[in-house]
Amino acid sequence: MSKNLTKRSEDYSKWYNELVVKADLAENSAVRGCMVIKPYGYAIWEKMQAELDKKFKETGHQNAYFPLFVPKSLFEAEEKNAEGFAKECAVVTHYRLQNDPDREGKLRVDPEAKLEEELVVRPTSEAIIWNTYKGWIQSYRDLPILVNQWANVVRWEMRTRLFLRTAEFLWQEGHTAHETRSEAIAETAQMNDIYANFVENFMAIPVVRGRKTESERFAGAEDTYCIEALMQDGKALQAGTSHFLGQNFAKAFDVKFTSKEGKQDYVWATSWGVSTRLMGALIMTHSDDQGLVLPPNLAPIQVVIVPIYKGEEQLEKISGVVDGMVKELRAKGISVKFDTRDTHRPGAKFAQYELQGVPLRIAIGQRDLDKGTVELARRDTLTKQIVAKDDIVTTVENLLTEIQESLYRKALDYRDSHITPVDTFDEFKEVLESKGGFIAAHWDGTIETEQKIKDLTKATIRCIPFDVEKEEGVCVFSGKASSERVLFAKAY
RNA sequence: CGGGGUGUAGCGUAGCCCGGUCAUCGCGCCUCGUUUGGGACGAGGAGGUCGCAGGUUCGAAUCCUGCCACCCCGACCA
Repeated sequence: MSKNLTKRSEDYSKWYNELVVKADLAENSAVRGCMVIKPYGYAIWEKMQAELDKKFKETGHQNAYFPLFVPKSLFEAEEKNAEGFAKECAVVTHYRLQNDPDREGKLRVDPEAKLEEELVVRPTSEAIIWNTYKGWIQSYRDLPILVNQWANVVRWEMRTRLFLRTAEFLWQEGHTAHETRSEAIAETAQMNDIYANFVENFMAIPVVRGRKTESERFAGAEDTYCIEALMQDGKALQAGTSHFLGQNFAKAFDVKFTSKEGKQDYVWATSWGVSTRLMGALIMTHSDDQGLVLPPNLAPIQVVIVPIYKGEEQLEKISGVVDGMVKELRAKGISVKFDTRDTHRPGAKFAQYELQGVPLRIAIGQRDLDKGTVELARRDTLTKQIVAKDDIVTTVENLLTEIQESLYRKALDYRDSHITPVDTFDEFKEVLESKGGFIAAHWDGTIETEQKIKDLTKATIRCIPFDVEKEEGVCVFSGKASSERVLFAKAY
């Protein structure tokens, strides 16, 4: 395992790969860059799902499911309106296999089984969903439609990166239809806030809330709100987006409704999503050289108990004490694992649970039995303390809360100390190279300037923060007037 | 799709330049024993189409040709 957890996602994934996610497909397969989410990793995803899903429901949304396959023609309608979306998709052209007459024991695609119309494996579901909504919406009484889908999508990216840009990934995509422009904008903002609160409070990852520039926007969106996080290596990661789609999709798919006044109008739309990419953010924000560090809210195992014993008899005595402890902790809703395996020694277990990022570890042996204590170690600080057995439940509860807060504070301190205001382009390049992080700079608001800066430095405008204060200045590149600073960074 | 690199056991690797007891070492795995408060130790053992296909040669992991895959950089990224 890497002893020096370095600064790039490849290095994080290289060893984390062993633990949670592994890209592992058949030899000679054309499919690359997919991931296998192991049970431990999936448990983290499930926790994220559960929390987000709760928030969606609380704000009146419902879940639904739409088909994986989308007839190619449905994309054509969309393309007319929102030109320039990526066309890297998996496409189904045939529907049957047969034994290969030329090669014993091999299969081939039946050349007779060609589809009339190709099916696109969804890279996102706008096309199929809006085509469906068309049939659901006639009147203002049918609005709003507030639907979310948990699904997998496939994008045939030329280059994949574990966690951050896999060929297939899991996500949720919300697609809503509204009567008015302002209602849709409010929805867009609401969902962006839900994401921000979730990522900050549950994942302990601070984010900047803002909007994207025109060139970074979702094709077909009128406005894209986003949350941007900063990784330990100084690169930015888009953690979630919420789009105000205006009437673009309604026009592309001809989704009209009759208003109270009896007039025909196109619906106003939003879409919003977060994906398993968030797990990449989790790793790259909190991990250290010993492995993962999980915030207690997301840890599949919050407390692990490791017995230290010689012989069955000692283990039984320890179990006698631990069983009660486990019951009490579980009664408080804390997830506990008592690792009684005799195939691994305590040291190996300590290392394993550190690698897995378990927030708290309790060790208990003969010494503790004699004194009525346990040894309690926290993952984030790697510190240990001796605690009286009777105080353990309270101590654990308090520590879990504290670790959650402490992880957030630490990440926030790092993030805030890596937002650097600059006023000249030389300084811009200097900070970008030596320090990284976000650069707060004035920008003249043109696509041309943004593009030139990107060409010269690889830095892009991550977002125009909502909470930025108005400040007269001049563009760091063109010298033209600007009224607020935007955040530049190199991004994943 | 351009530029560079790599492919040897589950993982990481040596060997390739100069063809011939070279298939090396570590981790992991299995058995037995001793161990158990930070990744145990000893002894024994299993495991390999050297990416694939051709070619050169008495002989190929090693040289040649073609193919495939992966990694990095770029392009790309709803």
